[in-house]
Amino acid sequence: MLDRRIIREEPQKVREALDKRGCDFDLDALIELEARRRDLLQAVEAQRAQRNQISEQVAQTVREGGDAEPLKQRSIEIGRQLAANEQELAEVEGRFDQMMAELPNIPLDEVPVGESEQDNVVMYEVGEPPKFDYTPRPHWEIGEQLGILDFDGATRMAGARFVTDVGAGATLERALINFMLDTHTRKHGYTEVFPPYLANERSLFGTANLPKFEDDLFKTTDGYYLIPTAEVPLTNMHQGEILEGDDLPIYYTAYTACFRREAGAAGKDTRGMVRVHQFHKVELMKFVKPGQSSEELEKLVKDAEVILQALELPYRRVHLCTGDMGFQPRQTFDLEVYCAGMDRWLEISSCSQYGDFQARRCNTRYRPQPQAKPEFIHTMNGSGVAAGRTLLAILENYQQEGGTVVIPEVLRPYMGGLAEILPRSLLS
RNA sequence: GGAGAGGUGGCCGAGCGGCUGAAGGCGGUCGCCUGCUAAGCGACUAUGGGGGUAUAAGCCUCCAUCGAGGGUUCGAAUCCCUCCCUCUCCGCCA
Repeated sequence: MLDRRIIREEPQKVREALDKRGCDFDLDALIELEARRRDLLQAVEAQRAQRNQISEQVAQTVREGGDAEPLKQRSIEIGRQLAANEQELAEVEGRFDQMMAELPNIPLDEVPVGESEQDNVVMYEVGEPPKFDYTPRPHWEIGEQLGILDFDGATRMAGARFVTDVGAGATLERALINFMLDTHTRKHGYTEVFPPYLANERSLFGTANLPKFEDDLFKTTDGYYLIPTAEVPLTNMHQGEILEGDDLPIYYTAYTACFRREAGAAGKDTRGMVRVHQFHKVELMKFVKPGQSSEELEKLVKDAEVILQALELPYRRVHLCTGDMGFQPRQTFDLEVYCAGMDRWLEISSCSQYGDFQARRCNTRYRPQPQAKPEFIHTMNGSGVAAGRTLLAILENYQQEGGTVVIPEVLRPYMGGLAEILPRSLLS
């Protein structure tokens, strides 16, 4: 959510941002609503002031034993007009708030301007795609043959777009999660959090998943939402709080399952575990002072990169353009891992800074100095990284011609020393 | 699921129809006192929004806010209704 003042004071800034995003939004209607809101507010406040004054006179008259009846009648009359104005104000305000809630963030100046994915800027590549003497196979073939990914079983248990890790596959994903959490907590200074997987409406509003993206979410019959990412609980950790400047920056990391309906993705990535309704991810999240945002985001991206480097997975870093960026961020960097079997770059981490866009919605503030006025903090987050897609990338890049998969060195201690996943047939 | 208690400023806590945006305390800021520290004394110390004034800091003024929403009333922190949350006890349970 942007500061509503910007609508009145710098509408051209908003218009420019919307243009850059290629976003269809009726800014003029919003500006008009804002003006109407202010007019009504002034009228309502003047009438309230008048009524308050009369009420005081009533009290005084009654105390002195006089007849307050005429005053009361006037007050009732004012109240009638007031009620009409108040009703219209509430309507206007409601529509205004709704539009504000659906107004996207303003991209930073350094974000490349573009229309689509095609215009994203690849900043650099790290590592070499592995070479094979044969045509490398996709992860679903490898996983099923090794008996470590069970798509059919998951379909029976739940439905389409689910996957189940079995045996060494389950251990591998658990190892990845532990390795990532250990790295971020012990080496990068993050505090580990194990949050609820359900969140209330308010929290999803805070991260701006609601009201605009309700279709992407699973909702329970009790009105809870399944979290689409740990960003939701983590960003709301300090909802409504005023933090002390000395406590910032705060770094959190969390492993959670993530649930997404993938409503708009029919027919896309239907093979394998690229796009599933439940996946597992280690998230990085920071609360920082306004001036620290870009610098801290840079460190956060590097913290995520460390994981891919340690696993020796080839990846590249992409600066998302204005047209491909999400609704909430003002800047996003994606990390894409190369997957030999599918021969494609796959998003494995998305790191975004939001400025005060989310903090405003969550009402999370801090005091720059002990007695100073509270200001909105800045938030940012990124995957550090998605465990399911990392597993997939390991299967595709570490596959051997005989159908086995070598375990990256750093994971072996987490897998009881296992160095290679063999087919079940070879185990027995 | 059943029964009860409660949600008031940065924190604790009073208030239970008008003089209460809110006593008192803690914490904090400034000043006085003081060889230093402590103690003592005094002043100030909620948030959001509108309007005016000012180059700005600020100042003046109005409105709203005592968990949220609605109602009663000339007037609500205070009375009524609905909802949310917290706590205690009982039941159930990984």
